[in-house]
Amino acid sequence: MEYDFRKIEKEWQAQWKANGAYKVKNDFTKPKCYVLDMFPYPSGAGLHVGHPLGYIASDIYSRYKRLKGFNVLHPMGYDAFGLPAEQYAIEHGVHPAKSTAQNIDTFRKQLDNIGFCYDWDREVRTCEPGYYKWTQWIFLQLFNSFFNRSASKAESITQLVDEFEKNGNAAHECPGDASLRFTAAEWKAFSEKEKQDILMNYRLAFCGYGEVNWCEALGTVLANDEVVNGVSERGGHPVVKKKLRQWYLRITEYADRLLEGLETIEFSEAMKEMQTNWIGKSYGAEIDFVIVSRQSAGVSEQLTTHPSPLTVYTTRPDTIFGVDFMVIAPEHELIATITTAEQKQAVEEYITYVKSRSDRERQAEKKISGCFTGAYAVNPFNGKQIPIWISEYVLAGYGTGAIMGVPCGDERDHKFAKHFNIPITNIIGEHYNGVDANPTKDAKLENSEFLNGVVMRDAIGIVNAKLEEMGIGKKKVNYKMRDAAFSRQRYWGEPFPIQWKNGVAVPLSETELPLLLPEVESYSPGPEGEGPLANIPEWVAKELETNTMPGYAGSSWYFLRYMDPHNNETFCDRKVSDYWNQVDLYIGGTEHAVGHLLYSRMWTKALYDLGHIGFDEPFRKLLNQGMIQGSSRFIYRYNQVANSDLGRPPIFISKGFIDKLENRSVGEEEIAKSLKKIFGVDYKTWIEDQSLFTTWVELRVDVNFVDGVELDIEAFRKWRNGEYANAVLICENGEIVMPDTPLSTRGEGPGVRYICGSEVEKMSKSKFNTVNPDTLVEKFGADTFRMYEMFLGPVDQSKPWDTKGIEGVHRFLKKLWRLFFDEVKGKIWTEEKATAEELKVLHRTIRKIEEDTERFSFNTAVSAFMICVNELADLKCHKREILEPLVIMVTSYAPHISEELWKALGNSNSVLDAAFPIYEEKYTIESSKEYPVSINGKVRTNINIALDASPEQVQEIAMANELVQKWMEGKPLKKFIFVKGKMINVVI
RNA sequence: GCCCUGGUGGUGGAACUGGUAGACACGCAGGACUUAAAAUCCUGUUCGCCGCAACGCGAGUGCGGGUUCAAUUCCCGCCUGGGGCACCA
Repeated sequence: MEYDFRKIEKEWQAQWKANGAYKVKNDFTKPKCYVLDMFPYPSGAGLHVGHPLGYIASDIYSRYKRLKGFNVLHPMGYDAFGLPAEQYAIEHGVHPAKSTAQNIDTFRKQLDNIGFCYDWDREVRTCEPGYYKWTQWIFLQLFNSFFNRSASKAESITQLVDEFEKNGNAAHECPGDASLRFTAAEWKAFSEKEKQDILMNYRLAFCGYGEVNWCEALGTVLANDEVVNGVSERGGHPVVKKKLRQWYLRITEYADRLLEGLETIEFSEAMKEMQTNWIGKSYGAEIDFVIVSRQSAGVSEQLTTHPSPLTVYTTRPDTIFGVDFMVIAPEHELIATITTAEQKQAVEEYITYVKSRSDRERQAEKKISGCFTGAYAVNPFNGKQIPIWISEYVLAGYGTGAIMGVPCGDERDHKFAKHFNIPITNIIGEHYNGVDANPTKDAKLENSEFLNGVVMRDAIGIVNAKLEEMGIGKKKVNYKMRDAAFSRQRYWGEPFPIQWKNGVAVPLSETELPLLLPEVESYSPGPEGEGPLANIPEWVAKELETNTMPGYAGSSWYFLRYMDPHNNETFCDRKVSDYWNQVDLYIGGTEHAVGHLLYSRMWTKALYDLGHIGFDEPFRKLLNQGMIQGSSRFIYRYNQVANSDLGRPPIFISKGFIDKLENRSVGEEEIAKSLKKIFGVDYKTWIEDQSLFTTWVELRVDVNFVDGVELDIEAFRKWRNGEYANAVLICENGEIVMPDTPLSTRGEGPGVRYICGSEVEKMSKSKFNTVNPDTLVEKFGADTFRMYEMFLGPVDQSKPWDTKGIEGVHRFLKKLWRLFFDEVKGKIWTEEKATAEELKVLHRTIRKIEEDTERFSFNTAVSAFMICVNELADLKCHKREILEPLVIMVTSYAPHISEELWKALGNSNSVLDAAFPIYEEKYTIESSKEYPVSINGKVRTNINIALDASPEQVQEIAMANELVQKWMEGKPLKKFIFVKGKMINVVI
C-alpha cells in the first residue's frame, strides 16, 4: 500500500467540509486561543509560495493549541475594498464587486488546497453591507466622541457639550485650534453652525481643510504611510501637496497611549522601533524671541521692535548661547511682516524658487538654500541680535515652523552657516573641531554666561526654568505623526454615513445604516477632486458625503467581527469579545508597521474608551513572517537584432560559456566554427559579421522549467506558444543543441547542459520567478508543501524560494507511511508493548515538538519529526503505543496523512479531537552515559556517569576513576564543573 | 547619517539560559537491489595533516582583542549582508 497523497488529501478535505470539522463555537467554558492571519487583499494575481508561509505557521499553531484543549478561533476573510479593484474596473469595465468576488474564489480554491483549519462560516468581507454597516457605525462612534486630555481617553461629545454649557472650554483645549477660548456664556451665544464648527475641531473623526497628499494619477488623496519617497506606494505615481476638504482621524491624540501600549505587547524590537519612530515623540521647548529691524538713519542705526515674537521649537534650550541665526520655513506667516525693504525682492525670489520645487526634488537633492529676511531676533539673555533666515530645510508643519540655528551642535545648521558664511559661536570648546558639528549633550558649556561649566544635559532644565520664569518659553512635546487622512475620492470603499446640511455634517442615525454603496456607470472622479459618487444625482440630492473611506477602515477592526460575524444587533457582542479578547497570535508581514497596525491599535483604544470592548490593545503577540523572495533565472541571447535581420534563429549561450568568452578562455572564433556547420555560412563571412559577437542580452526565463540552474530545453521550446521553438542553444561545453537535435543523439556528460544565471529579486509575475503553490501541491501533496515551507528556516526570516529539498520532506512522509504500511504486506502495525528505548524516542519527540511549537520554531520541529521517524525505522518499531501519539503530533503539520493513519489505527473519531500526548520525563532519563571529561578545557577521555547522580556522587565516581588520578599526576583537584548534573570539566 | 537585524560546511539551516559546533535536510561521492530506470536502503561528506589503522594530531562559527576552567553564545573595536527611518530642529 503506497502513500497516495492525492487521494488522501482530496478525501479528507471533502470530509472536513462535510462534517464542519473546523466549526468554532463561542463556548465560554473552555480556555480560548485566538490565532489570526492578516487577511489578504484579493488581488487578481493569486497566491504564490510566499503568501501561505504565515498561514501555514498559524494553522500549525492553531491545530496544536486545539490538541492542547483550547477553543481556538482561527478565521480568515478578505480585505476587499481598495484601489486596485477600482483601477481594474476603470481599465476593463468590470464592476469591482464582480472582479473582487472572482478573485476571492481563486484565493479560496488555492487556500483550500493546502488544508487550512479555518472556520469559513466566520469569513468576513469588508465590502459587504453586513460588514461595512459596522465600519460605518464605528466611524460614527469616533465622530461622536472627543479625546479628553486630562482623562487621557475618548469620551462622548455630548459630555463635552454639557461641559461647554457649564464652563466653556477652559478645561478642554481645542486640539484643532489651540488659541480658541470661550466661556459658557459665549458658547450659549454661538449659532448652531458656529457650535458645530467648534465641535468638529474636537471630534476624533473630523472634517477639515488641510494639506493633503494628492495623487493626480489615482485621483485621490493618500495617507502619509501610503506615500513613499514622494510617489504613491501603489503604482508609483507623483504625489503633490494640495489643500482640500478632508476627513481625518485624530490619531495624534492617541500618540502617548500608542507609545505606552507598546510596552504591554509582544511585537519585535524592529516593529516597536518603526512605530516609535513614526510617532516621533520629542521633548523640547518653545521659546519666544523678540524681533527687531534695523533702519539706518544717517550715521546711527535705529531699532524697531516687531509686535509679535518669533516662536521657535527646540529640543536643546541649553544651546541658546550658541545660536548664530534663526531659520523659518518658507511658508511661515511672519515673512510678510518682518522682511525688510532691502531684502524684499530677494525673499520673494527665494519663495518663488521654493514653490517651483516639488517635494520629490526637495527630498532627492538636499541643496542648501536660503535667504536673509533682514530682520533680527534678540537673545533674551544677552541681547545679541541674531539674523533671521528663510530656508526650505525647515518644515512648516512641524513644531512652530521656526528653529534656532546652533551650528556647532547641529549638522544641518553647521552646513547652513558654512554655506552662507555666518560666523560660528563655539559653546562646547574642544568638543567642536571647526569641521563637523557635534551634537553631544555631555560637554561642559563655554561662552554661555551663567551656564559656563554646566554640563549640557543639566543646562536644559536650568534654561527651561529661567525661560518660564521670564514668561517667554515653555516646555513642549512634539510628535512627527500627523492626523490620518481618512477620506478617498474614490468609489470602491465604504460611504460615509454623513449628510451635509447647510455646511454642517450630520450623522445618519443607526437605523439608516448601512448606507449602501450605489451602483455607478463611471468610476472616474467627480468635479473638483470629489469622488465618483459626486456624479450620481440622487446621491448629491440627498446631500450625502461624496468621499469614501480608505482601505484601512475595514481592516482596523475586522479581528472583532470574526468573534461574532453574524450579529445584526451590534458589531460584536460584549460577552463574546470579553471571551475571545485579544488576538493571542497575529501573523503577517512587516509592511503594515505604520499603517494597519497603528490604525487598528487606535480603533481598539477608542472602542475600549467608549466601553464597547474590554481590552485596549488588539494583538497580544505579533509574529512577522519573512518575505519569500524570488530567485530569477536568466538566459543569454546573442545579438538578437543582427541575427533576426539575417533571418537566423535566436542563439542562446550557456552561463559558463559566456564567462569563458569574457575571460577569453575560448575564442569567439571557436563558436563561429561550430556555427558555420549550422548556418552553412563559411567561417570568414561569419567572422565578418562582427556585430554578432559584440553583445548579448539577458532575458528572464520562467523558473518553473529550470531545474536548479539547468534549463529544461524541451520545456523552454514550448514556452509562450513556441516562441523559442527554433532556438539554437550553445551549451556549457560549447556543444550546440539545434531545434531538431533529438534528446537521444545529444552528447552525454555534465557539459551538455544549458546553465542559467540567477539573481534574487522580489517575487513577481513579470519577473517569471513566481512559484505557484498549486503545482507543488499537485506534485508532492499539501502535507509535503506545508512541512517544506516550515522546514525552509525560521518563519520570521526572509529568504529566496528554492524548491530543491522539498523531496527530503516528501521522503519523510513516505517513511512515516511505511511505519504503518508495507507495499506487500499492507498494515504492519502491532499491539505489542513498546520497549524502553522506543518510549525514549517518543517522549524526546513529544518534548521537542511541544517546545518548538510553543516558541514558533517550526523548522526545528520538522527536523525533530524526521529524527523520530528515522529512529523508529532503525528500531523497526511499528507499535501502536508509539505510533498513535506520533500521529497526533504530526497532525498539526501534516493534517491529511495524519487523519488517514489515525483512521488506519482503528479510531472512529477524527485525530482533530485527540489530545496532545503528555510528556513523561521518566522515559527519557538515561541511567548512565559516557561523557567526555576534560582537564583545563582539553578533552582527555570519556567516563561513565550516572545521569541522575548528584554532583557529589559524580565527583566520587570521577575521583575513583583511575584515569583521572593518572592525569592529575598526583596533583589535587581544584574543582569540578557540573552542567545539569553532568561533569564536564576538571580544573587542576 | 541614525535605528533594528543577521554573518556558522558546497547549500538551506541546528546548537533555546556559555558546556562534545555543524543536528536535520539538500547536494555530491561510493555501494546494494534491478535487464534497466524509478523507488528504496547502506556508507562517506568542516578543513588540513599523519597513517596499515584508530575512539591519532592541529585549525575552525566575518576580522582583531578581552572576560572565563570553557565563548557561535558575554564585553570592546572594526569589516560586511538585509530591513526600516531620513532635513522632525
